[in-house]
Order: sequence, then structure tokens, then C-alpha cells
Amino acid sequence: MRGLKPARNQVAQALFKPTRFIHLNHVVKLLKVSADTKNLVLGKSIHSHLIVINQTSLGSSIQPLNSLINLYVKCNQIPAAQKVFERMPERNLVSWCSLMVGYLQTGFSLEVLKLFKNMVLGDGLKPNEYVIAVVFSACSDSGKALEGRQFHGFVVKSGLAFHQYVKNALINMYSKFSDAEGAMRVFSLVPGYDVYSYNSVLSGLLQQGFLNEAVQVLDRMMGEGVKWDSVTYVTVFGLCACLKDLNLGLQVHCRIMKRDLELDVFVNSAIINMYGKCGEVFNARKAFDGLKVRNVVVWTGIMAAYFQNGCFEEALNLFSDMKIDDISPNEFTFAVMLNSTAGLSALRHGDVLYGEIIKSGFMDHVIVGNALINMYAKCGNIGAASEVFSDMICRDCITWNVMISGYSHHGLGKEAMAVFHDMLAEGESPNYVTFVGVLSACSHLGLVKEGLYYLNQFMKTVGVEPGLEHYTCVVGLLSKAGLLDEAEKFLRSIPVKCDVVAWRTLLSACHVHRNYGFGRRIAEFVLEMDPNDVGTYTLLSNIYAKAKRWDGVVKIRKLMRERNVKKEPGVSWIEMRNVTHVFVSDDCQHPESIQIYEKVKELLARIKPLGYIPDVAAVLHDVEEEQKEDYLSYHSEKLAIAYGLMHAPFEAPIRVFKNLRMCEDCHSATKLISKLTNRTIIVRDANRFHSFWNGCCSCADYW
DNA sequence: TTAGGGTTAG
Repeated sequence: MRGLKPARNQVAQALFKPTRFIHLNHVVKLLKVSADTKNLVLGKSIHSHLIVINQTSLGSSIQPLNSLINLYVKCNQIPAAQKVFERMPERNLVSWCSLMVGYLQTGFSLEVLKLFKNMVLGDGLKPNEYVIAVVFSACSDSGKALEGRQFHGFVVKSGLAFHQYVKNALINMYSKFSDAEGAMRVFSLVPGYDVYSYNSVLSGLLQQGFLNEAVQVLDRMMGEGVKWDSVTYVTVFGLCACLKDLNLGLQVHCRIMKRDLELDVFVNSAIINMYGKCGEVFNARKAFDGLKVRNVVVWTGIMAAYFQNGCFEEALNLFSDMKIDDISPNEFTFAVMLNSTAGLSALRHGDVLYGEIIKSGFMDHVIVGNALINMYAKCGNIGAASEVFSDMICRDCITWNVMISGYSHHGLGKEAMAVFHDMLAEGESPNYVTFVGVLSACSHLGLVKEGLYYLNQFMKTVGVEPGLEHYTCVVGLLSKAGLLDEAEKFLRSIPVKCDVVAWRTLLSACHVHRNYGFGRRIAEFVLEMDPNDVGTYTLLSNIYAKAKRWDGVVKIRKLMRERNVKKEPGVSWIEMRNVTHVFVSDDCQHPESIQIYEKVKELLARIKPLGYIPDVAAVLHDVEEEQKEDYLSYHSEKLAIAYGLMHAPFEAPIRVFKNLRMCEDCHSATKLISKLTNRTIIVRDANRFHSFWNGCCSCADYW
């Protein structure tokens, strides 16, 4: 296709020999070629020739002047087009329409609507299907929903609503207004569809999350045998990705391969994305490896696929490969990188990325700022997260959410609520996720009344439907405040199906409040619901141990064996000078393990006078009494903390990460170690952050 | 005339 352009261009240039007696049709044809090939130089020389010869028949007749407007519009010279338009002694529909297209394409959609008004009221012209389609597009681009709908009514009366262009523009408009119903109405009521109508409907439904409806439309499209274009493929792969429907994705991919279609880079990245979202990193990689042309989007897509499937290191490694390939990262790439860094809790690596982002000038992108806040919050540096937040020039809803939930995870309820109130004051609308953070902040602060107010009243007034996560937060809120009966009653009354997580929230509250009878009843109920929930076995076993009900402990262990439920081993890790040191409980793999074990022993001996009592009840009863302390001493987080104290620079906070929830013994030991050593120790467990300082923890012993 | 890919919050 591309080869055709210079050829046509050359022909046009050869044909254009300035004479006094140039024919009108000739001029129009030459201008059309100049416009189509965006040859502004040729177009301008024809224009100047027209001015020089000043032939009345040519210089003032409509057709060549319309061609001039079209030329300037196609070459993005809107002021020049406007000038020609203004000097026309007489205009027809095409003159108006061409100029309107120019303004539409350059983003001045309000100007289009003004022109339309002048055309109808000033020149008394009746719009045709082209003009109508342009006006609908201008309404969608400028968000003029009311005007768009009114104009739709006008068009129906004028009888032009059946034209294919108009129909497609209408479907697109309703899709852009997030009015999937309106789009579907046009689509269903008016007969006759082409691939464009289907693409518009499908992408509208997809964007608004009406996935089942999109599948129905796709079925219909296939039934009618409409030929797919590359946009259809992109949209359908997007649909598969949202549905996580690997089967459908594979079918569509096979369809492409069977037909041996040439794929553009858009379709290829949609394929990589589909496999990534469906959990098929290997297939995503295969698609990626087969590409001849890889741009930044394809690279970012494959990194995102690795990230989404938990392969954080692979994602980070691809970053260097991409640079070797001479492709520069953009804001999306940095967002994926920061997320992978957060997944590894690699704070140092995050700092390095931050520097690179500043250098490459992507700091002012909202998604980069958001991902930075998220990274710092997840890596345990909430101070740095809040600094990035304060420095951000542009914020969106996610910015506020990430800061609110970041503070909440760190147990900083007051700070989280302050951010939430600022958010409202600045006119940003809270959404579903906002309230997950807000309700969990209420729970940290023990604000029962406020939390229930947000759930029952405030969320309704801002139009957010409460979901399972919110109900779970409220269960946490009630049970933390000691209202265990209310929490259970609440949980049994919620209008959505609840999962093990919600019940486990109540269960761990029973444990903290030492209400073992209640806890046992709940735990047994949860195990009936999910006989494989390891966390519940652990909690129930702890409850029995606390009550010295050894028969119960034995029963649980037997049950776990019978059901083949295995406890995940506790793993902790700490980053030290860019190296991550991993510790498993009771493990001696680390080259310095002898020194580390000695350090733990020394620390525990020194905190005993400060009030440390080893929680031997939590250890299985059949262990010899004198061995019980050893069982507790070498939990992975104690090893990691000891290593941190041995090697971290003085005054630097010790940041440790753990795969499971911290046990009570480690928690009370760490509080005292922070006091003994005068150090801040931050532990991220499976649930939240604990920030230990001077003998206290930010969780206030509730986790 | 209309339509399309990668990203961030729980």
C-alpha cells in the first residue's frame, strides 16, 4: 500500500504544469492526490497558482476550494483551512463537513458543535449522513451526553439514523458515554451491521465490564459470518484476558494461525497480554520470542505477564534485555518494574529505579507516582511513600487509594483517615477500593460507629455498593473492639457469599481476645467449610494449646495428617547491600549461621530481664520441656532480625519480610529487642506491617 | 465516519 503513495505523488507532480487554462476537474483531482498523500508542498503550489491566475471560474467556485480545505485538513493545517473557508463567497455541505472533520481530528470537538450550529442556523443547510457522524463523534469526544442524545432524536426524525456511518458513530458515542444499554439499543433495533459496528459495540461492552454481553455479541458476529479485522482480534483477545478464558483465547489464536494471517504489533501485544492474564507465561513468552518487531509495548506486555504470574525476578531481568535491544522504557514499563520490585520487597532496587525515573523524566506521570508510593509502602518505607505522595503534581483516585491503604497496612489509622478527608475536600470521588482502606483504618482506630456509618450510609450516598472486602473489614472492626457476638451475627447476615478469609478474621480476633470457647466453635465451622485451610488449623491448634487442651492439639495434628494438609514452612528474608538473605526456621544454610544463632541466643538472654517469657504453650506438648524454648528461638524472623542487627548500619531501620503471620512469641521478643537495641524493626508478615520501636509495636498487639 | 495493544489501588 505504502509503495503506491510516492508513485501517485510523482504522477501528480508530473501532471501539474502551471498554465493559464487549467481545467477545474484537473485541479480538483490534483488537490485530492496532494491531500491523500499529505503532500503539502504540491498542494500549496497549486493553491498559489490558483491565486496568481485568479480565474473567477476557478478561484471562487465551490468545488476546488473544498478540495483546498480538505488538503489543509489532511495536512493538519487547520488555520489555513479555516482561512480558505472564511473567504469562500458561497459554501455547501462539503465545505462545512471538511472543516468540521479538521477540528474533530485535532481535538477541538466543541468547535465542531459550534460550526454545526452555524451551518444549520446561518446557512440553513440540512446535514447529511457524513455531517451527522462527525457531530456524534464531537459529542462523544467532548462528553456532551445530553446534546448527543438530543441530536440522536433529531436524526431519528430526519430518517438518517439507518445509514451505516451514522449507526456506527451512534454506537460508538453511547459506548463512550459508558451507556452500554444505549449502544446495544442502537445495535439491536437498527438492522444491518458491519465489522465497525461490531468492533464498537464489543469494545464498549468490554470497557464497561459487561463481559457476558460481549460474549453474546461475539457469538452473534460469528453466526452472521462478519469478517474480522485486526481491531476485532485485539478486542476479542482483550475479552479473553478479562474473562481469564484460556480456551477461548486458544481458539482465537488457532483461528489466526489456520488462516495464516499477518499480525500487526497491536494484535501481538494483545496475544501476549491474553496469555499473561490467563496464567500462561510460557505461551506468552513463546508469542514474544516469535516476534520480529518488538516495540516498548510488547516488551512491557511480556514483563507484565511475568509480574502477574509472580515471576518478579524474570520481569526485572527482561528490563535489562530490553535496554540491550535499544528500546527505551516508558511510564508503563516503569510501573511494571516498580511493582515487581514491590513483589520482591527489594527496597534498594526500588531506590535505584526511582533515580532512573527522575533522570528519564517520567516522574510526573500519575501511574509512575502511584506505583512508586505503592512500592515504598510495600517495601516498608512508608515515610518515602508519603514524600512521593506530597510531591505529586497530578493525582487521581488511585493515588489517594494507594496512600490510604499504605497507611492502613502500616497500622497508621489516623494518617489514613486524614488522607481520606483531604481526598474528599479536593473533590475526588472515593470508589470501592477507597473504602476497603478507610474501613480498615477505622478498625485500627477502633472507630466502630464511624465504620458502620461509612458502610451503611456514606457509601450509599456516593454510590459505592459494599462488597465482601468491606464486610470483612467490618467483621474485623467489630471483633477487634471485642464485639465477637455482633461480629458473628453481622457475618451471618451479609447479603453476599462470604469466604474463609472473613471467618478467619473473626477467628483470629477470638485468639487475641483469648475467647477460646468461641474461637473453637468458629474454627470448627470454618474447617467444615474448607477442610484445607492451613491457617485455621494453626489457629485452632494454638487455641487448644493455650487452654492446655492437649487432646485437642493431638486431634488437630491427626486431622491434618489424614487430610494431607501441610503447614507451609516459615520463611523470612532481609535485604542487605543489594543481596537478599533468606532464612527458614531452624535452618543452617546461611554461611554465617553459627554467628547468627549465637546472636539470637544472646538477644533472648538479654531481653529476659526486660520481661520476655518464652511462649512455650504454643509449642507442641510432646516436645521435651527443656527443648521447647529452642523450638521458639530459631523462628525465621528471629534469625533475620539477628542478621540485620549484625550487619545493618547503625541507626538504620531493620526491615524483615515474612511469608506467614508473625507468631506471638516472636512478636513479644521483637518488641523487647527494639527496646534493648534502640532500633526500629519493621516486619512485614502475611497480613500487615509491624513497626517495632522502644518496646511497642504499631499494631498495638492486635494482628 | 466509527474501532484497537502494555500500567497503577484491595
